[in-house]
Amino acid sequence: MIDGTHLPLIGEETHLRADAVRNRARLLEAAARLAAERGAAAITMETVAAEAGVGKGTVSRRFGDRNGLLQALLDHSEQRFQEAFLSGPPPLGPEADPATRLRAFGPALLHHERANLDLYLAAEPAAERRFAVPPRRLRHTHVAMLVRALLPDADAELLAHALLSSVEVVLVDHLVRDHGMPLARVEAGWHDLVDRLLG
Amino acid sequence: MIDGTHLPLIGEETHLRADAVRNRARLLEAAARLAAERGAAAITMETVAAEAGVGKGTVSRRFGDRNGLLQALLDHSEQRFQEAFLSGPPPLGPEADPATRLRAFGPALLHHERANLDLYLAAEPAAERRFAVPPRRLRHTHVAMLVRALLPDADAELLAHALLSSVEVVLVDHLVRDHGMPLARVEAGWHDLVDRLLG
DNA sequence: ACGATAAACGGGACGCGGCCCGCTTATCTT
DNA sequence: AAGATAAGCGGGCCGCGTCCCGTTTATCGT
Repeated sequence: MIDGTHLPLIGEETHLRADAVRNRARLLEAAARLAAERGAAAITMETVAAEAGVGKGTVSRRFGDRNGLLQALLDHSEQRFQEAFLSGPPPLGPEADPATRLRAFGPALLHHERANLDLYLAAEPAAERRFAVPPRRLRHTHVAMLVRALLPDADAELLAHALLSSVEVVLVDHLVRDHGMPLARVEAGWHDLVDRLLG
Repeated sequence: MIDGTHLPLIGEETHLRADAVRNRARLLEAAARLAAERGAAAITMETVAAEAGVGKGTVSRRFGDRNGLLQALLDHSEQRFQEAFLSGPPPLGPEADPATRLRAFGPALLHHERANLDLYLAAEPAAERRFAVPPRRLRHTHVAMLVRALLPDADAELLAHALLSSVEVVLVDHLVRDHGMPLARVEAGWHDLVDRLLG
């Protein structure tokens, strides 16, 4: 539970050989150095391997792919955040009432994300444009217009983003494919969400 | 407004030369054929170019990158969906009241997305794992637990996804970076969303 | 009609990510 | 201690996306 093994990541096998753990540490150190000096975008399989003095194959085997490496890098910060909301002090931790914890969780997550922003963004290349694309903008404008008409005192822009995010393609596909959730339940979820917001 | 020019996509210049428009059409046709026969994943710059009988450079210049090509492919279906909620019949179109339109919008978007699922997924490689990663699962479990305690009759799983999606890294970064939105407003948006849901 | 000009074309070059296989080396057993 | 065994290692290989530049060709003014 001390070093990055609190939850099994992909490719995190147990019983690593001594040279393997040594190389793993070297790779993480090299990647962190690269991220600090030249930004997380500078983290490439080849560069990290060279910086750590090992072969590319070693990176691939240990972390699976570039994403696995980035997630391993995020692990320390992630773990602290997890402890904060799982067993930390109020308002995040279990001593506060659920409503307080839920209210506090969002900002806490936001700050955690911004503290590791470049790493998160490096893990999702080409995600920058996801929202800038015309169809997306149009949908958002439309939903925001409806929200504005229905809830004049709400932050329609944000609420529209929240609504649209809840039926995001990748999310819904994950629910349907990986969890066997019927599409009808997702539709019902949308109706439920809208109805609760409209009071 | 007739063919793919209803909204300016990246690289959609006006006054294309005759051979350029011809090659553009050939490329889209080739890409559609490839997607139909071998799945959207088979759409590679090289293959599409070869199938259309042009050079790779032509694809790159016309559509910018692979994503641009995929979005151009989505354009037809996208346009029909847009017309449906902008000027179509109720409950989506402007003749219905806002609440009805908003309720209907989600399922409509869901069906549009599923009709073009492979294209959407091809545009976001490695997005499959976004939700399968341990930290994500843990956050979701936590939020769902809180939601379940606060709203026993709600679909806590879905509501938790909706809440988490509203503070997604990429979304927030887009708001902050591209729209200059202060982080404090995003935090206030979370509180507002939670409060509205809790009634 | 024809020449000037800019737009478009082709495909090679480059860098990166992921994979694989022949060699090396830590570990375990007796 | 030494050999057997499997885990680990290295770096070459391939496919893909993107960029670039020398060449071709449509377009437009005269």
